[in-house]
Amino acid sequence: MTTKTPGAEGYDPSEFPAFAVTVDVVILTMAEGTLQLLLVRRGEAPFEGMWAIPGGFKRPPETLDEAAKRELTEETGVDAASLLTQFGAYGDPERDPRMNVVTIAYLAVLRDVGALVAGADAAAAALVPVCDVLDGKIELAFDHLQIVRDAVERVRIELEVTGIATAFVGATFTLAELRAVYEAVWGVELDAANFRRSVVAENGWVISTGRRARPGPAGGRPAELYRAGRAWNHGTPIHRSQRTGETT
Amino acid sequence: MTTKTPGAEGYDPSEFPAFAVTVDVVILTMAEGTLQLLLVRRGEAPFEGMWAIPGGFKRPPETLDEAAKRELTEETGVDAASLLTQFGAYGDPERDPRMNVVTIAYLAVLRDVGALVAGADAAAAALVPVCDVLDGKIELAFDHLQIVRDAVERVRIELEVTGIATAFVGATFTLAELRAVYEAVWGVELDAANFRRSVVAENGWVISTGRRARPGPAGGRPAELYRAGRAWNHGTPIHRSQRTGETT
DNA sequence: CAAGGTTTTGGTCGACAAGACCAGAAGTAC
DNA sequence: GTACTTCTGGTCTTGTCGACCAAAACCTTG
Repeated sequence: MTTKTPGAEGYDPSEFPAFAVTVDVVILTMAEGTLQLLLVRRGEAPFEGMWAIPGGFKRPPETLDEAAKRELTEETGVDAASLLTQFGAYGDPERDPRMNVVTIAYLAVLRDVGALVAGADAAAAALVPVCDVLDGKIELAFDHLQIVRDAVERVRIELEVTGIATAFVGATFTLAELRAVYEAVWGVELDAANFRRSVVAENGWVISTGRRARPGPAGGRPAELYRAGRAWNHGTPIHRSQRTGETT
Repeated sequence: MTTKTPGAEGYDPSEFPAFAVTVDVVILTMAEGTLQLLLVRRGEAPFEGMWAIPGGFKRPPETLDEAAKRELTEETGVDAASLLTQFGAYGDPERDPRMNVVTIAYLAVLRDVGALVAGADAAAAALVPVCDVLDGKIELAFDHLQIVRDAVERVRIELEVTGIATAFVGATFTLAELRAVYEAVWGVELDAANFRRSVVAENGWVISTGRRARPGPAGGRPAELYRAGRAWNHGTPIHRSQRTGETT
């Protein structure tokens, strides 16, 4: 920060180089069984017309977290502070052709973004599968591909150590829905019976509301409805299989 | 980043607010059986005379990682790029009384910093136990206490998922030395026999050099000397006991 | 209504990992 | 030599995790 190396060469702090500081938010949600990402279409140069993740300049009187929260609200109307986690900073000199920009990247996990996106200008915002971005099928502006890559890796870890999984589902949910989150994010298949056992065993993780969900169009036994318990940040009962391939 | 919200109010990107961007490095090492932290004494206002973690301004032509590497080299003479990991950004408006400063924090894990510190100006740099800082016995400038807290939490996680433990010890080491790293960072006691089994079982984690270490002053059977294997980033065979208290 | 399909829920079993504990090996100090 | 320390290897118990099977509850179709 602002410490000066005792014997450093003359780099005068009063003549510090000026940077623009921005905040970018990777907004993830579950839709159609896959992990999806909210993108906006750029309306100005550079990278005009390309897809990008939403973001904007940090303003002097606000903290980084506040800036991220403001951007999220502006973009989606959602006011969800607890779901915002900072996961990286990006400051390559060439990342913005116009000037020196350092960006702080945040991860937001939401549910029901689909409706919000449909309500906004459809040409300017869209929900796309994350795999299409990671595979390069959809190109992003700036270094946003790298930012999205890091965000996905982060959410995989968060899923293992925090209770972020409930952020993907509704206020009440079936265990099948919750399991689908783990399966989509980690790209694995989990045994429904074992999953249930692990989750229910951990006391306070999920709380059974007496009610039952309506079965899907294919029928089947109706599932119990649960809501998130209080212990969602004491670690997860569900863990990635250790011998599952390298994430790289 | 530099995306503008489609319908946002008039915040002109060409008149972006200027920030100073700095890079701070939390340098950790093992000494005297405990986790220690490198601090420097500030020679100028604000917080003149107080302890702080080393850092400095990012320069326009370099990346954040390069800036952190440069600061680390300037401070310790060590050139160890692989051990530098970014773990957070801090941008509270009040964190620096002079101006708007956003800092990117890095974690560096080293061995043998003691000699380097002794060689440098002893009044300007010192190695102190991390617990003294966390307990508030040693006060730090700016929001550096929070940064150190986050760094320690980060190294605890890194220890579990990466092979960062070897960064604390020398090129060759005994399993007792390696075990001491886990014990000091996690604040637990591990059974020597079980630790050995877990580490050796994972193929390629540690490689036995034929040699043996010289026993300590108290005597005892000389330990085998190992060196780090190639598989240090595929995950760790050593894990924190799940039932061990909350880290908070 | 009966039959078949689908989904959830609960049970059992075996493999494996982790920790507690003990005993032997290999050195130093006296 | 004896005492002490430290490392190394063994056994045993416990608990977790995953695979697999069976029953329950609901739908749709004949």
